[in-house]
Amino acid sequence: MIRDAERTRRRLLEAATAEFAELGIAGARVNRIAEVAGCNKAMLYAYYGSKDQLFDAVFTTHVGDFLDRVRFDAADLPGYAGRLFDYFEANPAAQRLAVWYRLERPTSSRLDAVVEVNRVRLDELARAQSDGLLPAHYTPAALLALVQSISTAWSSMNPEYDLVAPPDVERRRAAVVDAVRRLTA
Amino acid sequence: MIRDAERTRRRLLEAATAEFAELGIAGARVNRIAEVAGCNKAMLYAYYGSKDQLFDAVFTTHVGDFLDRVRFDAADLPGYAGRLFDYFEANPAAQRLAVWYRLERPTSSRLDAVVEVNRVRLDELARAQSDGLLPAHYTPAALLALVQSISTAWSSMNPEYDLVAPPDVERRRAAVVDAVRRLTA
DNA sequence: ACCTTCTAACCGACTGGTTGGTTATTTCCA
DNA sequence: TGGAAATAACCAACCAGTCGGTTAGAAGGT
Repeated sequence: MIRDAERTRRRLLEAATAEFAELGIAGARVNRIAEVAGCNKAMLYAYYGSKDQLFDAVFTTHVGDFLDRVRFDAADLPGYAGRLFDYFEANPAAQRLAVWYRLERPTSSRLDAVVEVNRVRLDELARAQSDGLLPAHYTPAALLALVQSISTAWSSMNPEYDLVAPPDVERRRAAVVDAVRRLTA
Repeated sequence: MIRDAERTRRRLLEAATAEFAELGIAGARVNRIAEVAGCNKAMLYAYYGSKDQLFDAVFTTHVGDFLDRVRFDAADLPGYAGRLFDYFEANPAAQRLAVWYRLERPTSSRLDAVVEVNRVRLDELARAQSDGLLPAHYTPAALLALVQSISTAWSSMNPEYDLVAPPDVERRRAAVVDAVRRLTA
């Protein structure tokens, strides 16, 4: 096997993504991550420092990927909701990572990038409202929370839900887009 | 200290609720639970069998409490959304437990009580629709998911959100109720 | 083309401490 | 006095993290 530091780094990150998405920080096992990545555990510590820092590397990578791929448009919130729905439908691991992050890293220093994105989006929503592109019966903060939660409505349902209401992705997507359209009509 | 099996059981359940709500199943420590409950770890195993079974006891207890306290009304979904919002605002631990359950117990046997409640509510929504008490542009399954996610919109936001949009409980509650009203108008 | 030197990449084996879970024994009340 | 309640002490397995040492392969001189 030829030596390739970048490849080893990447394989560790991929293995860690799968492990953390499935089991969270407390449930993840560094031995398993190294084993799946096909390298020694010591490399994990050489490249990422600690289990927690490895999680942070995984998470910030996925935040970046999310911001690159899902365009925000304050003037077309139903469209944004649809893209959000599609992204999490295609990347269930990304959503699980976000939830683990919320549950298991409450006191950690917040990600400046996320704070900044929130701020920019609230500004865009306020501008769209004053430009008349968006009704003003909700505050920008409320709009952001509502759109985000509606877009992820089904993936945050209890696991028993699917037994009673079998999944129908297209119908769900339509309901999400339509709900946001009604709220911004 | 007088001996009281029921009291010990209860204190263990209370300590376990706090521990599991904060740290999840994998992060919880049985030693700490026993210590906080003020009793020996062996009592935990005598009464609840294992760490996982203790979590199940905690969770089913909270599901029962939730169903007792938050009345469902298919003909008044905005009212239900308000009560849901209030409940989780007053019991943040309950919501965290529900999220841990979803993340950490994916393959476990589903709770029959929850499956049954889902079924009953979908039936009630369908009946309210055919009785003309509720518009029919969303399926009962969509309504359930939308109302549930809107009611918990703020508590499922990323932790960075509050830095940019400082909490205002009354305003948030009003937005939740209003959003559900708009969707069911 | 060949040998030497140097370094980053890599690994097996280990450690101190912690984990969920058990058992032998004692304490207390009906 | 018998049985339930409670405990201290214990255990094997596992955990995150470390360390001394090995090796592939690039660099550089001749």
